[in-house]
Amino acid sequence: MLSNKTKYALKALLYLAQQPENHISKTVDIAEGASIPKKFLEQILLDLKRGHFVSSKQGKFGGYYLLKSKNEITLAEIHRFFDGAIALLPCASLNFYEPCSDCKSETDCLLRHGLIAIRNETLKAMEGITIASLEKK
Amino acid sequence: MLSNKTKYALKALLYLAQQPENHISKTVDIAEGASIPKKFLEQILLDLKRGHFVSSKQGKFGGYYLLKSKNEITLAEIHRFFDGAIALLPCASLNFYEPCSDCKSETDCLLRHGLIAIRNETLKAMEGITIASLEKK
DNA sequence: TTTAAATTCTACTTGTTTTATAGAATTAAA
DNA sequence: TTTAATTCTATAAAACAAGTAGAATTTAAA
Repeated sequence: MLSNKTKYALKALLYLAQQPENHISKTVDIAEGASIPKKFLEQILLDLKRGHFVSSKQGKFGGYYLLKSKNEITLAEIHRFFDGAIALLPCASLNFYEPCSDCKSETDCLLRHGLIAIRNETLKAMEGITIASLEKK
Repeated sequence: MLSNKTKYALKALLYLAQQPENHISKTVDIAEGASIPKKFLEQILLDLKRGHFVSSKQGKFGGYYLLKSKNEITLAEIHRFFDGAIALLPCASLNFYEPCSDCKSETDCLLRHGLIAIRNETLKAMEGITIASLEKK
């Protein structure tokens, strides 16, 4: 399951994607437009900025705007950025690999192979979904 | 990601599946054989019993054994039983549906359609994996 | 230079979930 | 009656999620 943080991030990115070209959105407008608690959204936008998904202009008449193209921001990326691994266990993860502490032998692990298969399927699906593709539906 | 509880449940089921026909396994043997903390495993086995995945014999020489066929226990089922929804948000879930409290209109929600697509793919993959299929690899 | 309005930063709080552990009660075989 | 197993109920510690608070900084414009 997605955390609220990830859900809000996606909603905020969708909101930004739907603004006119070169428009700068104030946090309060995103919060109201996408129904996100404002102070929580502040943190999320800062995270998205550190992740180079959005950029901001400070001071009066400042706000946020998309930095990456909405065609290039995938659900897989946002999930990994906020919620971490897409795989069901760290030992089956590409980007967040960690061995299980209770695993006697990873190569003999009966669970891991199945989980890798699932990760492959889920990842393929999640990489196919972008902010732009969500917008068109 | 799977909780430890779900991971341990799967390991315990795999352990039981690999025992000879009609064999009864003591909790302590499952715990040692599958590297699961014994007291935690007790709870998990009770849960699995309540879910009719395993059954038990009480008293001396008692223990646990598979109730459902290992061909019929899927990863999807175990995930739902312990960790709940397979979908990324409750609004995209079949078995754990709930509307989002912050959603203005579910039919207009841009996020939901994409998440349903992902749930469908993940679910298909998870229903294809059984305890028996894990064993053979 | 001052003011207004925005982002940014740091810390804190609160509640929930996870991951167990402890110990007594119950059950059944020998 | 003893032994060895499951079963039940309660508790606890740690991590994580989901925000909240408030001050500092930045920028535009009057």
